[in-house]
Amino acid sequence: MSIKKVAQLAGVSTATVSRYLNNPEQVKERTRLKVQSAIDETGYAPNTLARNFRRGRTSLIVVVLPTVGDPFLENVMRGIWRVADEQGYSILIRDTQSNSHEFDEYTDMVFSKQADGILLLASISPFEEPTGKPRASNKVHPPIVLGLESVTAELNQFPSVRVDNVAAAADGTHYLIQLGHQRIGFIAGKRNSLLTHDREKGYRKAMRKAKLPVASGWVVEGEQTLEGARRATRRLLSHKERPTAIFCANDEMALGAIHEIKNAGLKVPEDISVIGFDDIRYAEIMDPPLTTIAQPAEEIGERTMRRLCQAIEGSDGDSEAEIVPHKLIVRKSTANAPR
Amino acid sequence: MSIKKVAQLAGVSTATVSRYLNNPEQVKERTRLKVQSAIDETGYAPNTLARNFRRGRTSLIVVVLPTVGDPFLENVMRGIWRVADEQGYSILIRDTQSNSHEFDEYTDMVFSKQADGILLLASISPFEEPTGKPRASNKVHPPIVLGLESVTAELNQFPSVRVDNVAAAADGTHYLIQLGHQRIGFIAGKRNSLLTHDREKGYRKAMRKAKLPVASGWVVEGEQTLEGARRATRRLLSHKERPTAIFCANDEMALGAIHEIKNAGLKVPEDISVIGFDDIRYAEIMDPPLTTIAQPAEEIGERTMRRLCQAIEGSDGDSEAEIVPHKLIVRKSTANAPR
DNA sequence: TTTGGCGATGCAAACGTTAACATCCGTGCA
DNA sequence: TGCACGGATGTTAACGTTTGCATCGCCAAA
Repeated sequence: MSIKKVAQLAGVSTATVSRYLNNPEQVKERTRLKVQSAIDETGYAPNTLARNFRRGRTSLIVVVLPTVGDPFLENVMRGIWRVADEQGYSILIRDTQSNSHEFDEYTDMVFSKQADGILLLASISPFEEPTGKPRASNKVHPPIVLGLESVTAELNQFPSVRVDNVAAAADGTHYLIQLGHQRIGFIAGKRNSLLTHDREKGYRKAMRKAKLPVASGWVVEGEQTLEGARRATRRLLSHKERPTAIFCANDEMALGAIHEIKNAGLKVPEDISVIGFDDIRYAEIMDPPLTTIAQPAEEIGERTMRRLCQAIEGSDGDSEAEIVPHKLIVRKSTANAPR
Repeated sequence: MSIKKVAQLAGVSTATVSRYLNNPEQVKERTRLKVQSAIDETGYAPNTLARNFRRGRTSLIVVVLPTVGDPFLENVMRGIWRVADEQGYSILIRDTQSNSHEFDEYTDMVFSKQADGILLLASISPFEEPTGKPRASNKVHPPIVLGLESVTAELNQFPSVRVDNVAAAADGTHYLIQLGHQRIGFIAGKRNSLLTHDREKGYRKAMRKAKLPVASGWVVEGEQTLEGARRATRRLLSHKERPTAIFCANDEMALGAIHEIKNAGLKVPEDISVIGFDDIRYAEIMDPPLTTIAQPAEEIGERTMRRLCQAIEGSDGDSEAEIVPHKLIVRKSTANAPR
């Protein structure tokens, strides 16, 4: 049952069994055999709980994300897992259900030793400054790495890995403008998401640069779901100056938008061009295949996880944001503006 | 830092602090205040590792699934999470990357106290019987509940929650037959998945009952991905007796199939009807919207988790399989057979 | 033969918490 | 006034592992 029984049975001390388990090369061949057979006989399995307790680490990483089942995040997770396996961490997934939670809610998981580090792939509640209790000033910064999301001033002390959302969205918008579109709408996510906020910023920037107006009502906020995008699209379609192109803050919403446009009896891209963001796997099997901006999802996952490992080991490297490249993928959901 | 410091600062014993933390009602108002202010002052956070170790439980549940990012599993997870939160469990996700692993690999996580229980939503490697080491005969059955997947004889000692895959697939096939289809193909998942195996069984059963032949080459095995389904569909389309309808073992593959059929210049459902399984959220925004068989995903998640909690608490209820109802959702990807 | 050194192993403390048991004190009742 | 009872709190062992230090024995060099 416990290491003691094994030790007793093998006629050695608990220390030796422990060493056999963790540093086999430290124990002599003859002893190794004895210990192993005692282990076999008892069916002993080391108590991870006790081990972790003793070592003061959990070997657990919390990954905070808006929702599992997001086809884009699946790819990010793949990268995370690769590194986690390699480094001996297990992954605890925390689904925020697209709500933004308090930052402390997650950091506490580290302070209370529920996890060794945090990978934040979701947006968090904005700090409300004048809170009653002091913001845990007596605690050091826990190991946290931010991925995907853009970052508020409060958080930029942590390492982060992401694409340049502003530039990427500007690229996408610019592409639409090149196609001759002048009335371009934007479907944003909820306001609390910095990520979609940055993409909106990029969209506005490109419009401004091209000296195109952004009519009020062209930027609509939707929940980041198919249904949310459909509602948003309906609003856009009934606008008195209906856009000829729609930029969606992510592919999920783009799929919803296309569906709704077709439902309204319009054609994509002949009547309205649609462009998404993320390049999820469903993008290319859509009808029409979705033009979108790809992020190197797996790479982002891998890099965030690597930096987290560094942060945990205390090798507090630079906390500069790592920017990875995005890429416009042109498919069939965009075309020249109708005349 | 530790409970001792807090106790010292508050002028009470560690036991009192512990009681305050776990059963506040046991400690007098006056003491409570003292303790709380000591906690505030020190910024103390209970060490979960130590607590779990002492209590002998991890408060962790492993959910084993083929892949995160599966839109269907997302709904199942939602149900799981609801119960987990309610019962104070955290969820450790284990992604098998669609490989089937050894059963022991998971049960060991319980024996080594990495988790309190296991929710198995993926298929596992078939037992190879004559293994060298005795199959842990000295260990009791760990708390495991099976969800979604059909179950081998070796595993039916564990509780499980699922739809009747055979009957459901038979229903779907029957519906196609009713529409006048006689040549019906079936795209299965990999052979190691019992789930798709059962669905195939249901398909064959319905065909047999209708006295329709299943030509060799009408049942094709694909990886359970869009690309896998596309390959499988190509094989089906080039069959000398091309099916007029295709039953896909899940929606993901059905989406791939529809895409490939359209690529080949054929129309869904005019030339070929397609039916899926699961009713993922993308099913209804497909073009055409996908006819499919819905499973009560969230309910399945909730029920599996509840049974797991029971199993952990040792109230070893009946280990009968719970069968939840499926439902045929008719959309536009199916139509009368072409004449 | 003695001695120094080293590899292998044993001993025992420590990690932070909980909980069984002991103790203390006040209150109500006989 | 004494006693019993119960609520509040204290004392302490225990959970299973790791690890610093001590010990033991063996071999090589002097």
